Amino acid sequence: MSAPDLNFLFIQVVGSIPKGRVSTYGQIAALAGYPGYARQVGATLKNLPKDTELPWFRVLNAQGRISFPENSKSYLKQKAMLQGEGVEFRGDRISLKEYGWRV
DNA sequence: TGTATGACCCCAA
DNA sequence: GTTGGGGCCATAC
Repeated sequence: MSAPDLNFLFIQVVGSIPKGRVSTYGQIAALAGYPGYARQVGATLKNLPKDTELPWFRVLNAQGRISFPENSKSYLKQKAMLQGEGVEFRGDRISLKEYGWRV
């Protein structure tokens, strides 16, 4: 009873990220009640259907960067989506003010 | 059963 | 600021 539960929890938390804000994998796991499960959050997002409504693009790593290689298609897509929501990039990184949100 | 891998995190040099 | 090593949990082979 772990895999479905964790996926469900992580999906809920990711879905609660407001537009124009971003969070980190570790933060997602901690908010779900499972600190240290950052990698599992990544596994959950990877398993998402391509037509999902979940704002997976609002999840970045602890360095504030997109967890994809720059030449990757997903990287450019995610960056474009975030910029479209008003998230400003400082090179490959984002502004720290975009972090976190209040529930 | 054991090893390798992954959309990760943290600390030290 | 960057780089390297260790730690972390679950899944795949």
